[in-house]
Amino acid sequence: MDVSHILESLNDAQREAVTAAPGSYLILAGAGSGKTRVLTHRIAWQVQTENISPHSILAVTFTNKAAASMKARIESLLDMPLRGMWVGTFHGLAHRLLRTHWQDAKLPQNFQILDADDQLRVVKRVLANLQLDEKKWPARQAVWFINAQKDEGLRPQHIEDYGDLYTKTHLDIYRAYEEACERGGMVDFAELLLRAHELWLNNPALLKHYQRRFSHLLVDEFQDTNAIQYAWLRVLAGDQDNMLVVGDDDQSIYGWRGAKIENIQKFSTDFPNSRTIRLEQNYRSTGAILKAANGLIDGNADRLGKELWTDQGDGDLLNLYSAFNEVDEARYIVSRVKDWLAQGNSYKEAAILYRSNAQSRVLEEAMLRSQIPYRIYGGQRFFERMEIRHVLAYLRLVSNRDADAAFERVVNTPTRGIGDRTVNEIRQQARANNISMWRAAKQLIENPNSKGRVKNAVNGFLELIADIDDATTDADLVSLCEIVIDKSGLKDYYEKERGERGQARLENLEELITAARTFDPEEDSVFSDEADGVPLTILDEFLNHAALEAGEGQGNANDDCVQMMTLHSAKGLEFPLVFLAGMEEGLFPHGRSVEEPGRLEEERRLCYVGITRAMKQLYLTYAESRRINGAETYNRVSRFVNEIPKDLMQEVRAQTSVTRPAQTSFSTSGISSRGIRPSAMTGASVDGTDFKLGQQVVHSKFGEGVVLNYEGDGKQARVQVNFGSEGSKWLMLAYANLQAL
DNA sequence: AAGGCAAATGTTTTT
DNA sequence: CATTTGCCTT
Repeated sequence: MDVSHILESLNDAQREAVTAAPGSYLILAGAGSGKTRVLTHRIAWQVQTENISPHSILAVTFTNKAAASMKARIESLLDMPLRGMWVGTFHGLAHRLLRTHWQDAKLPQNFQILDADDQLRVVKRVLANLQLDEKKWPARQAVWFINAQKDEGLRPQHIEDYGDLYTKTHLDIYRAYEEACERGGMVDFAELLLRAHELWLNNPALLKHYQRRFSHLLVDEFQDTNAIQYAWLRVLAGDQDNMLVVGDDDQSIYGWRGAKIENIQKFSTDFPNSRTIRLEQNYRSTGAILKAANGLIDGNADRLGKELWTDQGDGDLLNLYSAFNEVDEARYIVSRVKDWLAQGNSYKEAAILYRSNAQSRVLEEAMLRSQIPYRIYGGQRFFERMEIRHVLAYLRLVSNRDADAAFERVVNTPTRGIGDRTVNEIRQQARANNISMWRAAKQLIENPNSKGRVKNAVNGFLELIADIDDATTDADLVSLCEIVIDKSGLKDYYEKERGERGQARLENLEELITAARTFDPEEDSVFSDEADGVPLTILDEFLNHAALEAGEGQGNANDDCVQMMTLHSAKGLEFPLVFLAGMEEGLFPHGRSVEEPGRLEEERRLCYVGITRAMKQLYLTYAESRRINGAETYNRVSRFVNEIPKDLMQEVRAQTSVTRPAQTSFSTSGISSRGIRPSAMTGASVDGTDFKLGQQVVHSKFGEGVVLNYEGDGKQARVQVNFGSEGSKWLMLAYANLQAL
């Protein structure tokens, strides 16, 4: 068989990694160095030339998207469908294991997955049961505690409270939460991983089986693994020395949610026979962009070490724009996007990246005003929308009457006269008798003592669910969804909610039917092989799918629009033209991250990720004054800007500005520092204000200073003031609230 | 049960 | 500022 196409177009390091003999490897893959290529080509190589059975390969990724694209790429390389190969996310694979070995995992066969929102609800209920004041013990904090413990592989019995009330209380919550999950057959995301890990440890024979089977382990984005994920992998690998991990310590940006950069740092010690291969040639960015990235990341300690290079030449310099405020920043970005388009490029090649979502609004307004098509990534996912969750809860109840979380969600949605009081009563009944709320509700209507009205309402609900179930006995998934949406009354309910909101919800309900129509259980199926147990109904598979795969944000990904997203969500993407907006101290690095060195380094890596998204042109922008949460703030330029070698960057000015009067003659192009006005101008007054050049002023934050220069007039007027120790700053008069001395 | 109002809160996000 | 939450009223 001709396998040359697998090695073609690989560079030396990539080829080395692809063809390396079986064993353990750490592939340190810099941004844009072809890491996914290496993974997919290696798998194809092993299958085609080394006669490795796809059956013996397990490849893990972090997101569903990455898993899907890896699958697709391998299939196209091998030119055949993947059979028997396990390619998926940590959670997806863990789920598969637990479904297959539910008995060994001590789970009910029909266990259900709790997503983040479900989990929060359960914890809230637990808090109420424990009679803890949610003011003192916020549910979110408790969720965070529980997940953090599970991510570390810790059960309540492993944790010592040392008499600390915080730990002690959260331990109580953790225990009660575990019981609640146990009772309801519910498994949260972290639990999937922890259970799968314990499944290994408690079932040596089973572990042995999988160890024998998976002689080739591959892990993507290794720097993002948390403690339990790495532990799971290590147990599976055993002493086989068969794990190839790909990652980049410089792109570890999820430490705040449990990812352990230490995993990649320790890998070589944990696998002493492993070899490290560095992929440093970059095929994405210009030399200038790479040098900037290298220069910046050099400021971090304890790096494994890596220096990106390209043979493509330096390209354009990076651009730095200092805006008066966030509006000016947005306006500037718009002007550059327009230029970009005028040069014959497309919108979708441009991306605006920012540290926090709140920044997107001003940018969005500017795009809107200029009629530039844009798409903002992030925000609510499809399966997380309220109306969708409601429908799913009905579906869940149809599938399993004892699903209490679903019961609570829709028992009175749309409202049908079952108020808090009644629900409380049902809940208490359920707990007292250790039965599900469904059964408690049944008991309640059978109880001659309960009030007629309540009885009627509750009975109505129970019958509704039973009716839906009857009506859908032989129905397929699509009609099942349609019937639920219709019969539940949700459709009418949202039809009555006029305005855009209700309209959007109705559209989402339609979208759900489409999702059901296109749902392919084969893709998700837990039982493609290793069948061991009764296959799930398509409805249950669909519900699991909804929990594990939250759904793409919006569907119009193919349209030609400017891409706007946070730096975090930009990881893994690339764009010819990139703007990093809001390069200010306090914003980026974020104010909450600057005290701890470790967190600051993560911010720096985030900046590194941002820079390395750019292929051709990179603009860094910052605003000297910015409205944050309603209050005007004056931030200095981000330290990260200063950590980029000066010779790679030019300071730029807007070329034209329609909104500013022509007499504010500032330099019209290219490199320019802020020109100081000719001395003959000294003493001239700033148009339409009381300030003069050379005048002494006081600023609430920076103290006393002298007006050096000005631009614009009226509302747009801004002045340069030298504050001595604070340095000189450009301030918008309209915002700065300067006092003349 | 819905609507109104004050208070709190405000990084990053996948599964 | 502006959104969300909870609490209160009707």
